[in-house]
Amino acid sequence: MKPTPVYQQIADDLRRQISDGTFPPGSQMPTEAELLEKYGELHGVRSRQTIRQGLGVLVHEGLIEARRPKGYFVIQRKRLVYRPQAELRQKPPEVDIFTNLVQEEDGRTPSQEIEVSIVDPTAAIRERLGLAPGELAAARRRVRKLDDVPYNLNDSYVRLDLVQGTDFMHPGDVARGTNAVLGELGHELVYGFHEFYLRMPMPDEVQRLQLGAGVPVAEHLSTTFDSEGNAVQVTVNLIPGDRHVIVFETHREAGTDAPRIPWGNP
Amino acid sequence: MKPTPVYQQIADDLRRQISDGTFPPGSQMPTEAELLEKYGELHGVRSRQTIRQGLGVLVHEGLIEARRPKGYFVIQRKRLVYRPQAELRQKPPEVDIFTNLVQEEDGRTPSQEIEVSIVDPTAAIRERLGLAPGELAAARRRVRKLDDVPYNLNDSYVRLDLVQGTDFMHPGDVARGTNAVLGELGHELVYGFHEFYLRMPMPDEVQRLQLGAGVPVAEHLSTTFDSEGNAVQVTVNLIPGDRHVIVFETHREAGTDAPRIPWGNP
DNA sequence: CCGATTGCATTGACCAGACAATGCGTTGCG
DNA sequence: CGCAACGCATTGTCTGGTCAATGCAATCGG
Repeated sequence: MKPTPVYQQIADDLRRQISDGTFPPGSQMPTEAELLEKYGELHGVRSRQTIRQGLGVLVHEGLIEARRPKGYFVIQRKRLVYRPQAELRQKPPEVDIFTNLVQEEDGRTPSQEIEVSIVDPTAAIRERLGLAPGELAAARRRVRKLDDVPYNLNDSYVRLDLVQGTDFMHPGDVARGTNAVLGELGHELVYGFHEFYLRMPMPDEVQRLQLGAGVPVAEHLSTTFDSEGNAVQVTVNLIPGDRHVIVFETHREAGTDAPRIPWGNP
Repeated sequence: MKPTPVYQQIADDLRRQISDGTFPPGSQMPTEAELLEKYGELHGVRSRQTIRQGLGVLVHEGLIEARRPKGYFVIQRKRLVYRPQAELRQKPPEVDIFTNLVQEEDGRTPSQEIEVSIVDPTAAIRERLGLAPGELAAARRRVRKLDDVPYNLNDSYVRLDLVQGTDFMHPGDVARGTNAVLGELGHELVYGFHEFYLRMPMPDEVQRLQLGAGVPVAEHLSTTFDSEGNAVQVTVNLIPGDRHVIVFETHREAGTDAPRIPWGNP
């Protein structure tokens, strides 16, 4: 039987105290010096590095954060509802997947920055759009924010010749929605295929989304098809795990209305 | 402008070399000693701890792992398809959400360990099942494995008096499926509500699922309702992010058949 | 030949410091 | 008063070690 390292014991001890309410969300943890004194008596710890290693475990688990020079604090953040099924619903056009979820929050002002460009798509995009190597795509990149903190990234790709010169390329809000624009072009979106890949963020994503340590992301690839079965649009959403709960519903028969969540988080 | 710490520069440098193919998936990284020599010349690093700190960043990102005493290796693991929509499909009963996804893999043998018990459910379960505090539930806990490595956890909860004495409580495979059992009891499942919470795993989950460092999990809460709108069953799935891609589809009209994925990972 | 032992390279854990960076509160000056 | 300068508690980075644990390979004994 191998003994668990001291720094793990410290992490486990502190984690337990967080989950049992000794350190409620938002409260301050003891400082490194205080912990050194405490665990020095309990486990004979003598180096601050060992305490830091233990705290580091919890930081990487996304449970606490260091606010220099105040100390360590227990994290809690409210999650917004991310509802991928809203995209294909025949609802008022202004209710897109983002404004839809923001509606459920009061007192917070949503905003988005839109940037349109022509790109040589990555292999993943190309595969899903059925493009040949070298064929170009129109990219519509959005950063969606709430009270100026970024909530997710949303990059849509469409075959270039399909939308060249249309409102899709307009760098700003399109009142009737870009999906309506695609509909006017004869490509009404009727089927969506969704993939979620879970992973830790890359450093540039950490910066763009202002992510804390230990926050995983979901890369949501949404491929939408027209009635003839052609892949029309691929959307890459990057969803910070600590700010969202992903929700959808399944029916045995045809669907009816959008559900609400009457429950809190687990 | 603040200078980036040396250990971050090392992590960034190694990360770039991983993503540009200098260190392909599965290959071995230079050892700590080699890196110390290299970055000693480049950045004047003199302590092994600093090298370890840099490597630690990549370990926590789930990009590399340490295999003592061989060295550090670049990670890649194949992802299975996790298809929450399969649960309510009227298909051959043996095709449940897990055997369904395993079908798509050849040469791997699935197995599951089932354990049935009577529990006082947590607040989250209670809320979703609409139980009063103190009311008990039947729990059917499964660990699903592939070639003896755990692939996910699956715990189903049903109000106890609903299934007391039925096949639901049978600790082993139920050939026709437990959902069929619930159907025979007059509670055919017609509507499912799905929530996904992304986070880093707790240490006990790390052990049960044999997770490496830097692997996030999705907690998938599936609440299923009968035709009268009663919540019948809550299932808590714990899905390791590195072993799955979560997939589902949306239709503008009523659905038809299950889709396949012709694409690789991004 | 074969199995047990030993050696060795590598990572894991920990120590005992040093100095830098940060942001908040206080102090003191005009 | 208003504001700049300073002090101070706290975390961040890095040094330069020591000893332990691990698993593989080479060696040795029968």
